[in-house]
Amino acid sequence: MQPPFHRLVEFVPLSAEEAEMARGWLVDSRRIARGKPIRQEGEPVKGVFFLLDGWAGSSLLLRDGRRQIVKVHLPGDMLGFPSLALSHAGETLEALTDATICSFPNAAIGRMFRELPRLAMALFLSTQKERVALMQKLSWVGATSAMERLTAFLLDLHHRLQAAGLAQAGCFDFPITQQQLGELLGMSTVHINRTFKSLDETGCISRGRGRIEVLDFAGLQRLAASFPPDFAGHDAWARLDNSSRF
Amino acid sequence: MQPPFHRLVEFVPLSAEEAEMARGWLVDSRRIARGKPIRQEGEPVKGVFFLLDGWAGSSLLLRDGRRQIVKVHLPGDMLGFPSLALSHAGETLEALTDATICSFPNAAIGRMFRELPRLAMALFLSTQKERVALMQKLSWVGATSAMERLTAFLLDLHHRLQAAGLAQAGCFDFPITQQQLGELLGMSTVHINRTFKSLDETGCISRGRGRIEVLDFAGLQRLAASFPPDFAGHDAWARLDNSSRF
DNA sequence: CGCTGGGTTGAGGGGGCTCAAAAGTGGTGG
DNA sequence: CCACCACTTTTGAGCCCCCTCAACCCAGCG
Repeated sequence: MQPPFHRLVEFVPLSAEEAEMARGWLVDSRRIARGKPIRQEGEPVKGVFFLLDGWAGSSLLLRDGRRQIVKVHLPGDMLGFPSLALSHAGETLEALTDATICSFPNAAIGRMFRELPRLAMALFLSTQKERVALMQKLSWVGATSAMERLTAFLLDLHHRLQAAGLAQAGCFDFPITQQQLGELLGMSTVHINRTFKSLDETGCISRGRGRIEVLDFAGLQRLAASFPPDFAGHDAWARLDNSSRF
Repeated sequence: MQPPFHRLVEFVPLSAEEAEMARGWLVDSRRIARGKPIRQEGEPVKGVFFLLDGWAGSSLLLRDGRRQIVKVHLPGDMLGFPSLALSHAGETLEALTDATICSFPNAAIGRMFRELPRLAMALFLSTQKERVALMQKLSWVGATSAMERLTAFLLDLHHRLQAAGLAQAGCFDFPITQQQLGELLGMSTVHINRTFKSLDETGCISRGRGRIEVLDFAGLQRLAASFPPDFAGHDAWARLDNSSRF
């Protein structure tokens, strides 16, 4: 299988040497069972992770045990970058399905910045894009209703799954529980269920045993409150690479 | 006045050459009046900004006009980095008070990655820390009550103001309106007001014409739901710089 | 077949919203 | 110095979205 580099080459086309290097990272991968932690909040930060297969989630814990899932990660995503600036992880990484990851030690990041600036820049831009996505998520949770949140999430998810080649004709696996969905969107399990049911009844989507099919994209988009999120940035490197003076 | 580089040198001590370079960026600064936009959502991304003085906010707009303020920026913060991966800005930057900024064109970023990898790394880590802060904010908005959100925000704000040298003995300027606070924390103006009043009545803080004084830190912390956010990462560069093999 | 995790549904209550208006506050010009 | 204005803060009343608690159902599995 082709390793899922679509997130990495999005901004900077990889040279032969860089591609070689990137493939070298994947040598030792690790399987994680569904529900098992990859790295817990508070553990020392020894590196970051690359999700090769399966879904993962990053989450924060509150004092009283409530939990906020911050992001659902799909194959090709990098996990754990935010904690790179911390000595001990600020987020819990957890496999939402059986998953395959490989690790990427701290020192490799430093070395990349010194020796492969183009690749470092690609990674940098990729994490900035994550930040935009996170900002959008915050705006869903902070300023929209349950139905708007759910539809916005489904549209975004479909978009990302498609980019990873994991959705065909609006149809994709949906392996997370409604409880997890609640923790992700900041609502109770019960209300997730009701909202999901009522969305189902609009005819815009159809649900069935761990899969979802989008039947009416335009309808979904009308239900969501946020703009279509995409000001694509594929020319980012070109804009940043021109050698004008400081 | 010493330029506010505290956010930059947090991870990587600047060499003489780098410090020189950094000072060079500040040559042409621009004043922005309170309430005026620095860059609107959708405008072409020509660079990022460095906030020298005053408060700024970054926000997202929804279709129906609702707005989510994603972050309040203080002197020393970098603005607009998330949009660097996009051709057109995904966030609106706006002066919350009269502010002074200076600009930092795209090409300068590219050049920094090629020629000053240590500085690039410092910036990279700094933006990752922003991401952690954003994740924490999401967890406030998604999983906590109005009172918890407000107190968590005030504690975080005080922490950051202190780092910038803008708070003494728990006392600091607080120049934003309750409407803006509502858009920031995902609640209505009216409910911000009631919550603020009731917080005032606990005796933990005291408010007065654009200033706030924290009277009881322990009490505030008890009211907030999140852990003290800090796994400081000042040794980040050391962890990333050691020259072990890939 | 019983057990367990997840999905579904009902009833009731409360936190936060909307609408509306009054009471500061500061800025501006006469 | 005062009158007026726009903006902000404060307060009240009513209601609704979403939460909690509590069943019940369903499918998969040992």
